[in-house]
Amino acid sequence: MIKNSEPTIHDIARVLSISASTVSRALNDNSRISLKTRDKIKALALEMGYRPNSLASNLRNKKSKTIGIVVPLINRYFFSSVISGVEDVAFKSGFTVVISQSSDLAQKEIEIVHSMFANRVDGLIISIAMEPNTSDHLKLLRKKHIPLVFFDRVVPEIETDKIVVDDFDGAFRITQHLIDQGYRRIAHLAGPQNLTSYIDRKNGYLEALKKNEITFDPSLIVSIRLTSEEGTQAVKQLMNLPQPPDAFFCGNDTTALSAMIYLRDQGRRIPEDFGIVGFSNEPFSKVVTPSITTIVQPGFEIGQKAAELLIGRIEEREQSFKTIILPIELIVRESSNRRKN
Amino acid sequence: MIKNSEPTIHDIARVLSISASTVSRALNDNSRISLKTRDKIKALALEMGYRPNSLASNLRNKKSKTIGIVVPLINRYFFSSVISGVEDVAFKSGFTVVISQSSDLAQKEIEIVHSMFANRVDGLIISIAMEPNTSDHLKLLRKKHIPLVFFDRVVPEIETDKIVVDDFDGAFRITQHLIDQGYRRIAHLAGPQNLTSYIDRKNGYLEALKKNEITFDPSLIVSIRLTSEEGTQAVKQLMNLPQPPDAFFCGNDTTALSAMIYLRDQGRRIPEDFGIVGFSNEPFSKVVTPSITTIVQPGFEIGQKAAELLIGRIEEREQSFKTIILPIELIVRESSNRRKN
DNA sequence: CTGAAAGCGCTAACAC
DNA sequence: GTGTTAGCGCTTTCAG
Repeated sequence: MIKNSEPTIHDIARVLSISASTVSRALNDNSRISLKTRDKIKALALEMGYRPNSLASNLRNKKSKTIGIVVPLINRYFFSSVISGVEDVAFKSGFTVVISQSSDLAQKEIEIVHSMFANRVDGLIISIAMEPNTSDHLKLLRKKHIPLVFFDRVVPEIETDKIVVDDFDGAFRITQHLIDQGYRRIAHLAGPQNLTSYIDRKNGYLEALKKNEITFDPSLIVSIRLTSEEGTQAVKQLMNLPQPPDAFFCGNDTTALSAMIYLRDQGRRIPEDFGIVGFSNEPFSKVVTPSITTIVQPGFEIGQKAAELLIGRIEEREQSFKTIILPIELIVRESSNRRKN
Repeated sequence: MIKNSEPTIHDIARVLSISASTVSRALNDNSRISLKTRDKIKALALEMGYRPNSLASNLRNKKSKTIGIVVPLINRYFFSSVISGVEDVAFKSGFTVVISQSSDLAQKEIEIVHSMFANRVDGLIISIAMEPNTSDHLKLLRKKHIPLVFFDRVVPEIETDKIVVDDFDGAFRITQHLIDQGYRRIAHLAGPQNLTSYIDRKNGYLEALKKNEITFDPSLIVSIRLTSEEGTQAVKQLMNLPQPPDAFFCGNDTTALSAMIYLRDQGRRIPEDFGIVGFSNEPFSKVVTPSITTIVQPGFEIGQKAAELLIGRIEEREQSFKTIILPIELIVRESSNRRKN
């Protein structure tokens, strides 16, 4: 038989013929214990290879020092960057990060949130799934006073902290950029219109058209799930219009890439004949040929901010709910820069 | 004052005037409880909004139903894909995934492992940091009989489960491919030689040269950290050699991209004058121009396999340690395909 | 400055 | 089929 069991504070108390409470206090640097005994206890703890059992202490303290993060897809650059940012500040603050992905499925998201709740996360950071959904599972958290931070894809009617980028402004500026480059029939591959960020992007686009007195043609907007397949499909369809567009404002970089490849393979010249712009600044958008004009969403910083906000809330430092709107940045690249400015 | 406390099994026991153990058993579908009472209890639990406290049950059961995963960098496509695969099977098996990144730093890796241990993860999946390190922290886990699975970057001297791809074979085949395309002075941007996967890649390269009776020129191998900056630097240096190479086998896709961009900007023709190949099949390698020949490392599958193995071990189903070597796949693209076959 | 005792919420051996 | 009891390992009042 292996002596498998970990030493506990009782074991070390027994060796020193003192009480477990003294050991507990010493290990937690309670000033009521003399420095001498504190040192003695710590030395022995080290020697015995003692490791505090956080399950026990968390149970007792009714907190887990754990925060959850749920994203649609872990291996999407934007989301993995956010996770990376969350991990960065969580680790420094002594929090553990548990992670899960909804795969953009409503049902899975609900299960995840319930499971994280059962596991007593101290707070949750989430970007909601694309699939339309009630938000009862999230309202439950609010009701139980578990801090909740939305990022990127938020639920407007839930009052809590939110970190978003200025989608409207991003869309406005990138559309304005296309107009400045002389494009006039600008199509928009819009994302699902149950998500506010995609609504905002569409509205920014419309606003730019309006401001420049370009009449808006509804047939130039297609709302899709923004996968590369649907992107290609949409571009094909738009190109078959009696009056095809001369530029494409794509809801993300993935569909911008689809558009670029499709048009390039058709022998179209980019940016001379067709302008293409995306959204998010995925790593590939910089290195493809032609490189793709896009809007930067600073994932790592979003993750850091979200974690800071959440931990502040958990530790009850923060006051009222805030919505942080991070400024975006337009990066002009080859795919739309036909005036070379 | 808010009635903040969650209902417990005692609360629901009190309402029904039964004992807590009966409630516990009913909720866990213990067959010793009559179906009638089971249903009654479950109905009330639902009504009261009862959620089991897994901290308590885990403490009692001396297990956490949690597995840890530590990677060098979360927002690298390969690693986030692995994480995604781990999450996929863990969630289905009712396990929670906690995540952390070492940022390739030895010290941080040690801290992470200790912290995960303190949090009583049931098992750990890890790809070790680039920075050279003792592996005492990992040996500790083995000593405590906490299941451990290595993937990609392993510690050879620790006996445990390992999932790797066949780096040697991948390097051999991709080098052979360059030779088949008529390249003869093939340089190699090697990774840090304290990691077995990079050693294997170098050896596969050497073996291919040898088999084709190409004399090996040590000045054509540079060992770097495989960042894009160091990649550019290395290519520059190699091009300044009295006899520069005519092809580059880069240790990863990032450096292959650096090489490609550097040579392209110098007006060199790829693949006509210079062949370039990478390793890992990062998403960008397919879409850049010219697209980059590379070796597929199936991240998602690696993650799934790692989690299956780990969970099997946790549940004591598995027998002896195994090392799974996943086959790699060569994808020939434009950057090396000058004979168009 | 230290100890005794109770309890966080759940489970399981043992009794009936 | 159900209840009693003890305890997982830690923290914290209350006493001294």
